[in-house]
Amino acid sequence: MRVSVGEQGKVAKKKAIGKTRKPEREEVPAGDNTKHTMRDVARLAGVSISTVSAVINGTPKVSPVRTQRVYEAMQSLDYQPDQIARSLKVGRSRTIGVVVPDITNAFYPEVIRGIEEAAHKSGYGVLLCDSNEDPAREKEHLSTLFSRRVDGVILACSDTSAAYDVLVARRFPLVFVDRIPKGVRQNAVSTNNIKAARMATRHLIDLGHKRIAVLAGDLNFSTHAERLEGFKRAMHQAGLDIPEAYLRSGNLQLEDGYEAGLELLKLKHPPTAVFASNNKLLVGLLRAVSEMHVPCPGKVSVLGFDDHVWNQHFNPRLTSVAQPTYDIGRCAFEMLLARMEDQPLPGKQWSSIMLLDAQLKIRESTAPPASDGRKS
Amino acid sequence: MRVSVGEQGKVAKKKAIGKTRKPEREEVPAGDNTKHTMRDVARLAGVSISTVSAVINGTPKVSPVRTQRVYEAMQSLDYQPDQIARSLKVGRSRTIGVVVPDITNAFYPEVIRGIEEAAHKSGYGVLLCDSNEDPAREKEHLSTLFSRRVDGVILACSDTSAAYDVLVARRFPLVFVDRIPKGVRQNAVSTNNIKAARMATRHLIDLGHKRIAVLAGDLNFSTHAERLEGFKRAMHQAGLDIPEAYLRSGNLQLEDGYEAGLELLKLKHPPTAVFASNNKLLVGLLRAVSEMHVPCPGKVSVLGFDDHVWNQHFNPRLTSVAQPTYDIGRCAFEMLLARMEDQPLPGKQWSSIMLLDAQLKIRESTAPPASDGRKS
DNA sequence: CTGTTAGCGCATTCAT
DNA sequence: ATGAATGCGCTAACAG
Repeated sequence: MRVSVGEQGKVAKKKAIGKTRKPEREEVPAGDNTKHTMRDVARLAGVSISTVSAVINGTPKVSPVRTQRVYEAMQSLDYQPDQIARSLKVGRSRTIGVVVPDITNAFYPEVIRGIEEAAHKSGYGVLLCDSNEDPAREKEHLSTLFSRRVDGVILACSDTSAAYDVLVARRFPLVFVDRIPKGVRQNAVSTNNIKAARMATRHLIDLGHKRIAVLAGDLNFSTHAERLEGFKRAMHQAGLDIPEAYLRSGNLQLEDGYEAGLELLKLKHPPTAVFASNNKLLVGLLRAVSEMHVPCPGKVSVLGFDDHVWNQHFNPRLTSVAQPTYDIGRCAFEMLLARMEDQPLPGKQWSSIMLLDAQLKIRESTAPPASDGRKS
Repeated sequence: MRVSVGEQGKVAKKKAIGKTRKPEREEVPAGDNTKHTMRDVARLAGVSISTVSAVINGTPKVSPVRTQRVYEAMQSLDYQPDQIARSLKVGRSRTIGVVVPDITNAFYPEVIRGIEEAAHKSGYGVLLCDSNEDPAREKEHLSTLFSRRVDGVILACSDTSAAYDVLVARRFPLVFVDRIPKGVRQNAVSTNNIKAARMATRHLIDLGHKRIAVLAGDLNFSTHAERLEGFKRAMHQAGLDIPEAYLRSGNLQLEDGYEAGLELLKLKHPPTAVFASNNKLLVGLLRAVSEMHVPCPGKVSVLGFDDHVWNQHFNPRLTSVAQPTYDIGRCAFEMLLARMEDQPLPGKQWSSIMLLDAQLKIRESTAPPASDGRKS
């Protein structure tokens, strides 16, 4: 179809030279499974190639007649503009990269969902990368993303050591989600972890608890450090102190939560409530509680961070802090979009870290402490 | 900086067009925040542009000296090849599209993980799309993926009506995962649902159960239809029959599982075991069981499809069918890769549907029926 | 081996 | 309002 130049006469001048097509072309059936270009459309519509471009982009005004003809041609050829070529030309790919440490952690799919929906609404594609909690892999991903010429990146980093902005911030717009590297003071969106943890802890305190332990996670991550900070503030404000044995930090895997839980429960003065700083820790803790047959919330109240479907169907139903995961994703994309399109930043907030409020879902795993915990 | 070519005002000769290069650009300023092209590298290395291309692609042999020089130049300029340009030239983007119905459903992140890892290992990027269980959205995604010139697509469809292959199979290589549309007999990978369901059901039967109910889900989806089929076969083989009231199908949301569970448990002859065909149904069922204070597994055994972290920490720990999610993703990519690169198919298997075996994780939610359920 | 050159498909001045 | 021409950055013949 496309090789039959010369028919229309007008275009068949020197143009034939540019088209050094060899007649090796096997016969093509009806132009069905063929990929068509703007030229094909132009020819069929009897207009120039730039007119086609014009109607596609709506740029200059094109007469209704020709517009119509072009549309019909596109239709009949089932023409789809080649975004690759377009990207090369305009220098923007309308694609963003999203790199997360572990898509298997239920927290991330939800923020990805927020990103994805907002992105597609704005015509952006999402290139997904999983760093598997491995800084080296993350770096590699960042590099290939750059090579693929993404317009921007949303990153939930897997590395606690900084140097992020030095590394890539100037290569393309970058916004951090969830975990925010030290030193970063803008282009980031996360949960207001301090506030959330404080609220959660206060809930425990209001219930009458005085001996509250915390499974704090890895304090090298901003998220966990902040949650502990919020916890401490609430405790301090209530005049309660935190025995060293009640403060467990370090790693953040399920097993860590399990072991820490076991040790906590075996203390001569066990806590009457435990706050777990993320979902994995929480599950581990729950397992310890269940294994030691400690009634919950009867003997120990349990409160966790991250709220998933399971939490409300667990037995007992779990009180937990629900992060605004979807909104984190959405906001992150919007922040990135503003940078990518150089929009005037609508307010100071955009040039600083954006903190979203979490919600405390009070269910059955938290209750007033047993009598021995209530005295004083 | 690189646009300072306009010395000649007008292009003198057509012949000179290709030679618009001017050696005016000698000093390489801190080549830091600038994007460099192969030309910059070539100039710095003192070689031709195609030599640079050659060392990058390793295509023809380049003398070690020049190779070295090129590498140094690339290094010092921090040069990253522009994949967009490359894609346009070679006609392949080294990108695949992945569209899932709901990334929030824990099943998909795991298969995505399998896809992602295999893809990156082969140098492919993954464009993620979430159709939100909406056929229209899915279609739209397929269309933009085509426009973005992905080399292939892995699709977990959200539409039960067929016409998939007619629609897109010839536009680009396509592999189905999980849900397989009716009529598709190749380019698909999924769990061997019939076998898995049969095995699970047999486990219940072996335990001594005779009154087994099933929450079958939406039978328009191949996955659910097959699971029911497997269930039926096992029952039939054991000479057990399935009262109509024990077979619940239709929708597959959590609430459906909850309501069905309630009704089942309220029957004059309630089942002694229930098989839930997916994770949401299972959670709903569990909730009903817990709410009615029916001891599990004491009074009713529960077995589910899909195995997530939570399952093994639930109380009681859940017996469930673990699908080979990661492998499904990995295999799907490999199947797609074979098609994209036109590799000779290693065996008939590739040209048919690939079914992976699931694993039955026996835990605590299944046990022999109570005495009143054991008689005949 | 190495350099020159012609486009890939599209957006965009700049002439009409 | 419309069309011819130019090049985005790169690869692949084809020359030398």
